[in-house]
Amino acid sequence: MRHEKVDVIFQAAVQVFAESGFDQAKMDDIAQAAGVAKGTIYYHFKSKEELFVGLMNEGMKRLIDCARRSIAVHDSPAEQLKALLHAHVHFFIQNEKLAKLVLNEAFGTKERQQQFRAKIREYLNLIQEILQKGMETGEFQLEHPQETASAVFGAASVVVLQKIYSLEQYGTQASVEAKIPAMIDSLQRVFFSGLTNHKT
Amino acid sequence: MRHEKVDVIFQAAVQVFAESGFDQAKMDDIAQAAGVAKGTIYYHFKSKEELFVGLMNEGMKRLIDCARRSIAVHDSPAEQLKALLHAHVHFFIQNEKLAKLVLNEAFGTKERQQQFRAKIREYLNLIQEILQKGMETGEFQLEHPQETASAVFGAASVVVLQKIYSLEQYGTQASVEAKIPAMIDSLQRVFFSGLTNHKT
Amino acid sequence: MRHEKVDVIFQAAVQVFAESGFDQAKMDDIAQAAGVAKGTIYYHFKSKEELFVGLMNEGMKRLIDCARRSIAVHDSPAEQLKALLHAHVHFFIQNEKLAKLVLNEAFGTKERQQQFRAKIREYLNLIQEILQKGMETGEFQLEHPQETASAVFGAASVVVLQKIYSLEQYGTQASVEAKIPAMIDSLQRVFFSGLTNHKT
Amino acid sequence: MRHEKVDVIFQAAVQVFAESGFDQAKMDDIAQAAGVAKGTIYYHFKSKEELFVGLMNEGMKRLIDCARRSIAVHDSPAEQLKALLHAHVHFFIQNEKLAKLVLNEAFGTKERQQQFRAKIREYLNLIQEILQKGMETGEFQLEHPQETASAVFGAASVVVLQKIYSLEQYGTQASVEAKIPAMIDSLQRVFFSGLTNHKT
DNA sequence: CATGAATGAGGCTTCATTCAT
DNA sequence: AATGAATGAAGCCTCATTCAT
Repeated sequence: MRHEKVDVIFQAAVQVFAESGFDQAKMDDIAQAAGVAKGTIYYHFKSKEELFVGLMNEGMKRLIDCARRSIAVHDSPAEQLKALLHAHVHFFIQNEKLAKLVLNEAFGTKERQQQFRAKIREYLNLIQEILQKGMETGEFQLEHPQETASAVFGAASVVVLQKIYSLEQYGTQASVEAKIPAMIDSLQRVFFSGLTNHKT
Repeated sequence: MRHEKVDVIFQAAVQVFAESGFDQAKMDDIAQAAGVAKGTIYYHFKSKEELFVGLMNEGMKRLIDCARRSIAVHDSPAEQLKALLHAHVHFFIQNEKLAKLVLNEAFGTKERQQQFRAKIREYLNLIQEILQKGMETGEFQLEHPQETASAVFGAASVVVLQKIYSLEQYGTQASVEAKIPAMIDSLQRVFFSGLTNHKT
Repeated sequence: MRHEKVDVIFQAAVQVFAESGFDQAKMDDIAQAAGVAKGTIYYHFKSKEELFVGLMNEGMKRLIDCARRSIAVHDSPAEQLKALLHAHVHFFIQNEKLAKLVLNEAFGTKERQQQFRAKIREYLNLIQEILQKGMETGEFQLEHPQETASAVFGAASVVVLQKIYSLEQYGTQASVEAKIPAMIDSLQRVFFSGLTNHKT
Repeated sequence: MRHEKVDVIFQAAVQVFAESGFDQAKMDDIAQAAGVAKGTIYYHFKSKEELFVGLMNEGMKRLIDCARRSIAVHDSPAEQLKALLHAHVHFFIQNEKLAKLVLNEAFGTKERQQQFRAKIREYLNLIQEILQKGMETGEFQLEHPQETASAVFGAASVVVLQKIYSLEQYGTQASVEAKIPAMIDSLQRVFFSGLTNHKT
């Protein structure tokens, strides 16, 4: 079992990194949030960078595991994609801080950001595999699985984040949870039926 | 010319901000890239923050104008959405630096980031209007135009950015331009037909 | 006749120097207050330092002239000291900004401050001469004219300044002018009768 | 010892602030004078301003305590005023740096300077109380205790400071200490007997 | 004479990291 | 294992001064 303090620090670090971004996040704040001395962080992590990378690896691993589990219980690619969208939305909402990190800290040129994107690519591959299997079985009609996987990931992520920030801004007490059905519905409609009216 | 230096600084700032992110970007680097003294930047902009905000306002304004123009030449919402996706992809590729800023610097809690999102919301509203008009004309089948607008924006943005970083990483000389058709095609397929095979 | 702009700049500079102190005073502020461009100041004065020195010379010259004039109309040293106290209080109130400069900017180790004190010493000498003449005529009873001159200057200056700042702080509309009699009376009583009750 | 460094920094700061004034004083110089790294100062004090305020609070507290002690051993207001003048001169000479700060940095409009004057007012109140008690007992003849308190403070402070700078300027090795009797005598004569010859 | 855009040296402050306890 | 005082490199910003117009 990992050392108890490591977890405490992890918890605190996600909070602080998500609130302030990597650069603005201060080791002091993380230490205070974790209730440990600053030195203690350096006893367990070589540097701020390493702490961040550890954090993000852990988080992305959990996202990918979560996605895998939700996929595993279905056979058809269509059902799997549906389940993945469902899982993605729920995970991003239950792990709001991590979700913010994904959009905030994954698209730069720094080493840690490239590592972040490497993890994201793992996740994208997962999506891509579903799409490709669907192409093979004839369930899906598409020609560019890689680009489409990005579209799925981008759409699902931005829908949730945009909603979170939207509610935060208006200071409404309305919980994001109440909006889950609308978000999932929108995403599933888009990716399954498209927007145009096929009945005509 | 009155604002000769201001433009030079703007150009340099986009480069540096996009390469390093707001926090890592050094005013020294921007000055050097612009070929002016550091003080000159402060003669024209009150602070790093203001320079950034001016930059992103200008950039988002251009994106929104570009989108508006591409929409204006079409009547049906379906054609307009198609044109918007097309314009978005082209704009993000031609303004790669700004595109990176959107995903890097727009989703935090800082004041400047909220201003950034306010501008993005303007753009989202543009998309949402198209969707709503389509709902009224019966061309579009959807229930949550706001969420769906986020999905459109997220999908289109991430598809392009992911492609850009992907090519950068492998150091291939393959130009992003060559991938434009695949990206646009993927997006249009998703949002128009959806992924599932309706022929069945 | 001196150039018109020089006076305008002088006026503005006293204000700004008095409000902010030499170091915090910005040439920009002086220029704006004077309604001229910054370059114009440098056309007339070699540097901030020189502007300050010119200013203070001019101001101290006026104080000394004012004191001399008030002394000239009296013959006895006692009457002269009385007149000088009177003149000092009035001058400090009518030239509040200069008065502030005296206490703010005259007691440091910088070159300009030593020049300032040299001017003040001129003024102190004037006081000292009165005291010495009084010693000779037997009107005054004192042994250390130099130290006593400092006491006169210090008492008179601080009484006025302390009053000015006192009224400023409480934001009262009460004019300093209304307090002139009390201030002059206090000073004259101290230096003429002392505080102890001689009637006993 | 817990606050070892804080004291060292305090000592160094008084020196540097007194020599250069608040604005010209460089944190680098204070750090060097204290023999600590610049960061160490900021570990203990939030800013240059706070360091200064802490310093002057401490200094004025010591001056006021010193005055109180010298007063406490006497009963009659006259004896008390005499003792206070004596104590003031000695304190200003033994704490020359602080004395310079009083005249250099207490009479501006900045927040820190107003705090400084608030402390000075505490001291002035002490003087004023003596004067008022003397008025009640009939020992003192005066009508404006507040203005007179300013006169006492101003006279005593300027007498000492003027002497210090005077000796510094002529580079004489003559110690200020040798002039103490002359200064105290002048002040006591002024405030007790006044300057005019009452024998006539 | 007057202007004001441009400069760049210099200062305050921050904060990741270290290390003696 | 844990602490937190100390460090110093690095960055943002200010502003007196210059100079081409």
